[in-house]
Amino acid sequence: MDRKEIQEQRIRGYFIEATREMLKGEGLRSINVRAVAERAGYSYATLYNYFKDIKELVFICVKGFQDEAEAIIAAETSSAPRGKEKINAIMKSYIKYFVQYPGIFELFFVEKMNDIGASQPTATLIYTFPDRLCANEWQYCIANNQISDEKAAVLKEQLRFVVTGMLLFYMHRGQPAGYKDFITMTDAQLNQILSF
Amino acid sequence: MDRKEIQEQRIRGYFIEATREMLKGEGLRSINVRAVAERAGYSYATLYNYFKDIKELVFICVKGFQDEAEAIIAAETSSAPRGKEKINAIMKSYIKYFVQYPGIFELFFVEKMNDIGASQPTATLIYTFPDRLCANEWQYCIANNQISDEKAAVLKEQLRFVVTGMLLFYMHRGQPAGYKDFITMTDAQLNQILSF
DNA sequence: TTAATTATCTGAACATTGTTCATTATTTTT
DNA sequence: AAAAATAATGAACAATGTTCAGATAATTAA
Repeated sequence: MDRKEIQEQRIRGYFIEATREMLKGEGLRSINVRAVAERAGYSYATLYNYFKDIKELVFICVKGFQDEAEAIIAAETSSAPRGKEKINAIMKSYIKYFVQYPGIFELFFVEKMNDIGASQPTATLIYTFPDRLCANEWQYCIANNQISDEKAAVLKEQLRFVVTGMLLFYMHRGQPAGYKDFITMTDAQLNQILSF
Repeated sequence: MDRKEIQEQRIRGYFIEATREMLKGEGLRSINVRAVAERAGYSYATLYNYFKDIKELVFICVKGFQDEAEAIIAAETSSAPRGKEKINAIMKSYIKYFVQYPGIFELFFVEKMNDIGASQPTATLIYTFPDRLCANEWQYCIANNQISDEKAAVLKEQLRFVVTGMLLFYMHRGQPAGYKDFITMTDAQLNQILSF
């Protein structure tokens, strides 16, 4: 029946929304079956009628967060001039999003895939996220002969690794210690990579 | 009494050795109080007579692994020509070590500091590890006017971030999927960074 | 409308892991 | 050998994930 479908989706939505809020607020560590169910207004056991396990529920949020991040970044960088400058702006906005929501960063990059029940396609989705965000601008640079195809490929990867590495050290190891130092560093790194 | 000290250290050693073996073998996920104590030949409760908690025990291993990695890397790269080439060799050896022991990589870079009871000095120790390994060679390049002080500082950081980022994606997200592709990528990235 | 059927929800219960503590076993001292 | 100190241990509790039989609610059939 169709009605059944709708109602079921609705309840799944309550659990997903509860998980989203908790991930955004207190991060992955705060997630547990009882807390999520409580916030959704159900017993912990009910969760298992709608999701295979808690990992599935958590991972469903990844796609949603990615869409959200993409929208925010697009809005924030719409007026940046095309090419290098826009890549720079996009990556800064990208960094900002994850600094704002450390729980989402963990979920995307740190948490073991096994633990959140994600599959290879999802891993690829995450892996290529910065590339996709900047794809048009790299194309633009290549079309304008600012850089070769091959070099762009290497720099694209470099950007991905440097940004993820910086975020990882900042959020997990408290290095550098202050936000200002962190921003200074990201500036230096982005400029270095985009100085072709 | 002195004898007490020695005996106590000996027993601490048994627990530490058990933890080391498990970290190297099955990684952080396999570590739990009962398993470590079992392997050390004691009851789980005995562990608490020698260590504050399981985190302390795990973290004691970090310094040991760092010393071990440093020795292996030094041995493997002793014949590399000084400067860029040696930096390249050191970083490859560094990558190799962590690929061989994914549990140690996790411990160093991924696991939340809170979870392993480490303090800021330890974080810095880990953070600056690649820098320390390559310090002499960067000095060499600067002394020979191959690169400026300021640029070297940026590239040092870049190296650290790129290498950590690559390892993180490879080990946690299975990207790239094969070891050969991974090595090709590290080559391209190292060459790009060291092409000054 | 009411009884029967179906779908949904739930607490009890079990497993795993970290931790504490009173008791037991061992070693050292007298 | 007895007393005192030290070390080792299992019982027990807390937090968390998960399963399942039964309670509750909604839907359908009479």
